[in-house]
Amino acid sequence: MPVRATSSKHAPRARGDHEGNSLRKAFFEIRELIVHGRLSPGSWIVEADLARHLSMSRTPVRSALHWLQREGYVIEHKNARKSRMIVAPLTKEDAGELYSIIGHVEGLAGRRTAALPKASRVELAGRLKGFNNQLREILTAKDSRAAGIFDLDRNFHRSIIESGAGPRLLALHKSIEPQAERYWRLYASSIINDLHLSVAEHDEIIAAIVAGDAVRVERGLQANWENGCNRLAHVIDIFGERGSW
Amino acid sequence: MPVRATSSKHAPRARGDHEGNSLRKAFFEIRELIVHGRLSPGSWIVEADLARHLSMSRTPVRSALHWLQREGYVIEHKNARKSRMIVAPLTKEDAGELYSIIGHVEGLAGRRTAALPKASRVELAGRLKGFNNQLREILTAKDSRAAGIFDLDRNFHRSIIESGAGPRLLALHKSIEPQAERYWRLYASSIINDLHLSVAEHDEIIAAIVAGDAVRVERGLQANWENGCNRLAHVIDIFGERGSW
DNA sequence: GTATCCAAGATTGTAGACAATCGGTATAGT
DNA sequence: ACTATACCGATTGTCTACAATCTTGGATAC
Repeated sequence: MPVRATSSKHAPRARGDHEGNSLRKAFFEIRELIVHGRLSPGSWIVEADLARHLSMSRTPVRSALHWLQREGYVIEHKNARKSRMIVAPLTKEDAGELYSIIGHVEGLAGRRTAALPKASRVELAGRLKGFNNQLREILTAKDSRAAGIFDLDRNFHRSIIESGAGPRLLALHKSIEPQAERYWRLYASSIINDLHLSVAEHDEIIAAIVAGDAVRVERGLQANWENGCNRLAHVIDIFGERGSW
Repeated sequence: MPVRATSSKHAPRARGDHEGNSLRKAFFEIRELIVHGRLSPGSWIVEADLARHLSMSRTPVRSALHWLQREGYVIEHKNARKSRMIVAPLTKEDAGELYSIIGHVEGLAGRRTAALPKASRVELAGRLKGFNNQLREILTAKDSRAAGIFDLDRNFHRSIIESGAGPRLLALHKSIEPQAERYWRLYASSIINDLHLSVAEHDEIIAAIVAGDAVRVERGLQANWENGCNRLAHVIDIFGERGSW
């Protein structure tokens, strides 16, 4: 048996097929699956299945799962020495902590945004108003294209963070925010009904940014998340937690 | 050449040798190397070398490096499709952002600590006083057992966080705090000279905890980090940044 | 002497192989 | 029938192999 066959068993890839980074792909795709609820909370993850689904080997999938674990999307069910991974369950308590953290992270970034030169702040406020008005439209039209809501709200917040945060804070935000989104998506009803409250809170945040009032921006962002958390908690009380039993 | 020798090439391990988790070991050991400056900022990381050093294969080392990258200990020097990892450099700007983040994270946890029942707060304050008094001793004795200082300060802060933070916030703190420690260690002189300031700030924090005044605890923690950051910035101005060129 | 190209070495990214372990099921003993 | 044990499939943890790519050094041409 030839030790080294030139035409190898190692899946020779077409020339342009080398998609730089399987790991990154695995990370984002799996995260997407979790955030959108296709992998349900509490359910049980098998590396090989995911690898097949993504048509790659277990190696990058495995690394991606470790990332997801460190960021809290996936938790370790320890059994003696081996660890099994399960999709992190959705609990009221976890939501509370998560929203509190993201509120403070955004608050910190928002404070810096408020310190930007006036021109930048006004320009930013313009974009924010755009997002918020679209939300308002959906609201008044009673048109529940819920899909767009998530994107609009995310863009609203992300615009603020990107304006003010440095690379570290931005990375932190990017790693936390999708987890909040996960709660929204899976308890979507909480958003739709109380959307007008959030829209009003956004108006206040925009005003604070235009005014360049750091404390007010921070408070506004924190309040937006805190209130969102309360609204969410109410829904969780009704529909129950998912994935923890 | 036998394709499958029973006594395998796969490094048969002695019975008790199965050290649960190479990955975890790699992560913490490499982090230790970075935090303690044995891998200098800006220097260039070779997976195989580390694997040899830790006597394991590249696979767990590689995963560990990815964790470290996501947490900011290591950064990616992108070249087309391949990425080379380098130890994250120490810059004044990064320090500013880092300290600001950790100040807010601790502030958030401290706020919850202030809401604990009085008995717990008093018990905690007792422990904190213990740490702080030891710091004071080192200070008055002019005995520069610098080694102990890091541990004492870390224990001081960690005790507060562990009392108040939930699992998520705690994990976040644990991932950020060593990076602040890294700056201390590598610019150690900044700590020694201004230690008395930090000790005084700690006293204020303890008092606020005993009083159960959430806002004051938060402010005290944030101030401690912010002042520490200023002290550090001064040292960086003198000695220069490391690893960025 | 300098610039350019090519070959060899070094390094990373992914795959697949193997061993250890877990969980459950079938089987034997009482 | 009930418990204890031995096997078996499933799954994870780690290793080595190999391909793609990058870097470096030198040989060659000008």
